[in-house]
Order: sequence, then structure tokens, then C-alpha cells
Amino acid sequence: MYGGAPDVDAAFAALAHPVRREILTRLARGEATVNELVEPFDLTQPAISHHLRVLEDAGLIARRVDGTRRPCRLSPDGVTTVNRWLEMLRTAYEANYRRLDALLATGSAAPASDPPEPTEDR
Amino acid sequence: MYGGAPDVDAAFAALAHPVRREILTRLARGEATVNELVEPFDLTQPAISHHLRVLEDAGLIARRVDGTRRPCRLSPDGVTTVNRWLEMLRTAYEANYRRLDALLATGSAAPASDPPEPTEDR
DNA sequence: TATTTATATAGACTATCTCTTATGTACGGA
DNA sequence: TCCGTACATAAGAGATAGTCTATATAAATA
Repeated sequence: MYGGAPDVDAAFAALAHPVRREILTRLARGEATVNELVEPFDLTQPAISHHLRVLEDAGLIARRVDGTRRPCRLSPDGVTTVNRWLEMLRTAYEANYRRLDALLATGSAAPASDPPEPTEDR
Repeated sequence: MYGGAPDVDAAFAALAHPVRREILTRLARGEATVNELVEPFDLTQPAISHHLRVLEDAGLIARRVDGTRRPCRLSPDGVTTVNRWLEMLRTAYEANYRRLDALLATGSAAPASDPPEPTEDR
């Protein structure tokens, strides 16, 4: 990663809005101009421009200049940031499970009220 | 309004707050009661209880009853929901790249988006 | 140069979020 | 039973986010 890693908070905050996630879904199929991104929504152009700014600041999209147009494309940096955080969470979670399993395997006294853990990941 | 799947929306919205992400990080290391989760933060107990409610509604944590205590633990469901959405995005993104690569390999005229040169404005 | 097109920015309004204090509820222990 | 502990819920203040209209900017076009 060349530039500074986009901040985790900005990436998660950007992904929290359904319109912004829809914009990303559209951009995953290829580049699009601002007006092309406005069209599927019942929102004004300034509203979409604002969402694009948020996505850009989060490292989720990038833009180039083409005359008066600013075609947007997906930038994997923001998604990578989010994936890394989720991976950290999952790693800590699984490490805790391994520790718990090891503890139970030793035959140590288990907490009496311990319910069987229901779900495995995925 | 513009919502897609409601669980996706709830999960991403829940993850958008840094305090809630910190709570999840703590729970990845094991179960904790509400008071134990309040302690590391400079927030009141009702504020943390509200965050826990948001996390529970998003399928990110689960709670059990132990006397007057409500120990919380991580629930993988919400993270799985988020991971699935990100995987969808990545899949579409990579499919688009393969399509573009195939197009370029045929020697056809590329779409107007050929320069990978990052023209950055401002 | 004047006009149109594509997009950005500003300001205001409103809705939602976050946090607080105050209070309610349920359980355990004396 | 009375009290303390652990937590939830309510109500309201203050902050923030999302959206609109109006306007600015900049390039393309006539």
C-alpha cells in the first residue's frame, strides 16, 4: 500500500448508508459518471455528489477527469481496510475459541451454566 | 427507502460507530457483562446498553441471562452478513476486470477508460 | 463570446443519532 | 421483607447526517 491506509472509521461510516453501498455495487460493474450514478436514484445530483465525496474520502472510490466529467471507479483500498478489521475480529474470536477448547480438553472445571456454543463461522 | 436487505443495513450501520467496534473487539476475547463493557469507556451505562441493543439487533452479539447479569458474547451472524456483501462486491469487481482483460486481449477498441494513470484533481 | 453541459459547493432545513439524567424492573442477599 | 446490584427504558438536549434549492465553476460547443 503506497499511500496511508484509509482510516477504518471513515470506511465503515461510508459503508453504513444504503445509497452509498448501491453506488459501490454499480461501480463494481465498471466506471460511471456522476450523472450516470444519479439516474437510478430518486435523489438530486448534489446529494449523489456528496455521497461520492464521502466514498472518495474513505478510499472506496477514485475519480479521474475527463473534460467536464468525473468518471468514478471502485478503489479496493477502503474494502481492504474493512476486510482487515473484520479479519482481526475473526482472528481474536477464533483464538478465544481455541483457548476455551484447550481449557475444556484438560478436564478443568467448566462453568456450570455454560451453554453449548451454537454456531460455527459461516 | 432505498434499503436493500435489512440485515445488511443493520449490520453495516451497527459497525459504523467506533464504540460499538471497540465493544466487539473486547467481546472477541470472551464474554463480558454490561458493567464490564461500560468500564473501559467514558460513557454511562445507559449509553453502552443502547449500543449493545444495536449490536444485538444487527446479529453481531448475543446475550444470556445469569441472575441480574446479562453476559454478552460475539455472534458471528452479523459479521457473516457483512462478509457476504463484501464478497459480492469483490466478485462483481473481479468479474468486471476479467471482462475488461478479455476485451483488451481480443485487440478490440477499449472503452474510454483505458488509462490506468491516476489523474488526481485538487 | 455566449450558451450549454457536467459537476461542485453553500446554506438551510429536517431527521436521525448519541448522550445525558431520571426512573423502572428484576434478582440476590440480609 | 427490605435493600443493594445489574441492567433496561424514557425523555429530552445537543450534535451530526442527509437532503433540498440555489449558485458557482469549468469545459465543450455553437
